[in-house]
Amino acid sequence: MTRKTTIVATTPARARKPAARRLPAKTAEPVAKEKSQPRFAPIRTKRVFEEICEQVRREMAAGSLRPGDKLPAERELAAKLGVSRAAVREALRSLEIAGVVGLQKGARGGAFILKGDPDLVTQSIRDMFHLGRISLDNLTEARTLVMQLAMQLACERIRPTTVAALEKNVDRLTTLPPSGKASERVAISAEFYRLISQATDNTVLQVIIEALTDIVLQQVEQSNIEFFPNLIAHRRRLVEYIATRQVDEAKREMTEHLQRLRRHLMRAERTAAENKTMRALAEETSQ
Amino acid sequence: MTRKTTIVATTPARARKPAARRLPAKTAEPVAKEKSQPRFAPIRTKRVFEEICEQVRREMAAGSLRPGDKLPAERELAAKLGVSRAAVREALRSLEIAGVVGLQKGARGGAFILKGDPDLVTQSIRDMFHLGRISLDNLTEARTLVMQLAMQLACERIRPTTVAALEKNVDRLTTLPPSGKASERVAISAEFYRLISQATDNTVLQVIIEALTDIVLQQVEQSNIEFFPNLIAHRRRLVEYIATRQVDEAKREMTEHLQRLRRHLMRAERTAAENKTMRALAEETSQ
DNA sequence: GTCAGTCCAATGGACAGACCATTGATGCAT
DNA sequence: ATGCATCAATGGTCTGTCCATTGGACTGAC
Repeated sequence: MTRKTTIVATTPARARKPAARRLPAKTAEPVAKEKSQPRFAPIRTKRVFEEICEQVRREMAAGSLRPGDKLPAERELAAKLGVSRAAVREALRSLEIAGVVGLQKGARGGAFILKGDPDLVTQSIRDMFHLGRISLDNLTEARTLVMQLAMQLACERIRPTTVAALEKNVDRLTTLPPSGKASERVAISAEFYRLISQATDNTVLQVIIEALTDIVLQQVEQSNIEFFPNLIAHRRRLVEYIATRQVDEAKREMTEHLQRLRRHLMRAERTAAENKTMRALAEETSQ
Repeated sequence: MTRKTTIVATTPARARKPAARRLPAKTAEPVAKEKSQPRFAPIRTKRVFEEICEQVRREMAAGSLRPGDKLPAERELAAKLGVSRAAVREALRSLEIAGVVGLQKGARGGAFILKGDPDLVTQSIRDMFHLGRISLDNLTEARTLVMQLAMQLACERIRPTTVAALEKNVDRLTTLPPSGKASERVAISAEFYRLISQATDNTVLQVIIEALTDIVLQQVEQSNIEFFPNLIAHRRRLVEYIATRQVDEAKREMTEHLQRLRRHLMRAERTAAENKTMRALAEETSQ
């Protein structure tokens, strides 16, 4: 096992200088109390696991840790770094949540470097949305705008196989019973936008589009929005415009649709808020 | 303290049914080549801390946990959920990394619900970039395109105070000695783009722009790129265009600049790769 | 009464040691 | 060879302990 990618490199003990502290005493560096200094440093005592994460990320950015590599075992890592296993576990947990490493049990198990997880962007934006930092209005607007970029690139870079996949996707929509579950329609739509994002041939845009689409479609699913009767016609036109590389028409078609959806969602949000207020009032009077 | 927001969890023993939920399995890479069986078990035994995270997120999405609320203390939570404190800690660590909760020490400390953390999007994309899932070419292209959107909105929505801030920012750039540290120039540039992103009045675009800008500027800083002699003139023109709401000129000015930067960075990446190859060859011959 | 200082309990941060379940390799018996 | 039992490595979890920090309660001097 080519163990050259250990966190601190060099096998025995961590004779390296950089992180040569933190071993005997936990007090770290109580630098405070310097009254005479005009410039107060933001002391910010770093937690142990954060430092471990940084080391991993450093080696990652430097290229010495690459996808597929395996980190030392938890116990070994803890010994090398001179920290407890719990601290190592919290660091690994953090990296795992970040999609940087994957943990596997059993013999020959361990922490393996992954390639990152696009879903994390989605999750982060979704959290901000649910916690009220991002408004539905901003979200749908951004999606409309970004999809304009996507149409631009897609028209330039679309390939026949992707066109075929798009057409097949629209066909699937037609075979769906109009009274079918919303979740199925939403899944097909998600696939549709995913195909378009892939056509842009730009992974960054793909990630962004997937995030915004996922969140918006989740709202669509929850808002009991009615099935757009002309959705299929819209999709067919869109695919046609892309296939024939009519950029302006494609942009316009997409924008009109997304703006219509945006208005629908905003209306649904308003009525939902009203219902909530109603319920709150009813609850109040009942007390 | 109105402790109504407890994590649910009927008192002891987590005899809860083993999950049931969990969408079509996520990471789930450990699945091996099941050739014969079309669909079988994506079961993936859930870990304790994951269930705790889900409970918190559920209450969050349902609105019963809102920013500012405080979760029970670690020990209390552990007792209520019938798990060890270590498991609770890992769950809180996970949520903290996700920017959902913040931990505070001391009396009256605890885990507080936050509003989400925009930096997480940056971190996720940065990880994917460093791990090779995103190319520098894609990154710079996406940034160029997204900034076009930003110029559009900024020209429509810019306010006098922001114009003033932008002008002040450019002034700061002029007062910087040309031989100054790259990190300072980069910091000022980051502020410049941050101001523009704020002018769009769309938090989603703000988050995206901040992420892409941070990552690209970090590359600029590391690539020892020379100071663009006409950078200041470019910035002044840009601010002027925005202030006078000349959308097309603003877009063009921004795009030209970013494309120039893009070519610079791509060149730097190539030479860096060559150097790396050279070093590798030298190392090889030395053995 | 007010203010300063002290003390204390609550809380997160970290550590140590242990046990269990899973997993893949190893070796033995067939 | 093949199949099965065993074993060691590893992550997952638990229990228990100690420390540093923090804010409030308490105390005492003025």
